[in-house]
Amino acid sequence: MPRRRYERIYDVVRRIPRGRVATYGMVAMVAGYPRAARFAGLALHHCDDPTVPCHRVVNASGGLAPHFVSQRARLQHEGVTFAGRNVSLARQLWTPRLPSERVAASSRRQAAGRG
DNA sequence: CTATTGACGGAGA
DNA sequence: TTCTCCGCCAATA
Repeated sequence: MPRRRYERIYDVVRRIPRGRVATYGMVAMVAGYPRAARFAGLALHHCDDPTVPCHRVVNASGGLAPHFVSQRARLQHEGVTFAGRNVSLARQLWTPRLPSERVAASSRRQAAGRG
């Protein structure tokens, strides 16, 4: 039975779709810990829950985790492309849908309607 | 209880 | 451009 310690982090990581990646800082921020990228790293380091796609989390430069041997293979298996050692972040960085974005989209719709 | 340790990231020198 | 400093917070000694 996996531990339930870094649940807020793991919840966010579980939302990253196949073929996309997210950064530690991003995951931490969405999980409610802005500026705590290290915390996300710590959580994934301690992650023993197979339902958490921890291979989809990379650092801000697209670099992979130092001891996570199968990470690259798993990402490539999902269609993630690389630029040298790093993930091509600009291409496949996950863009989470935040509650505020839904509001903004709704507003834009109304604005468009009003012309 | 305190100090230290990280799969990090941005700002300043 | 490369390097250093500090914030963040759970786990561990």
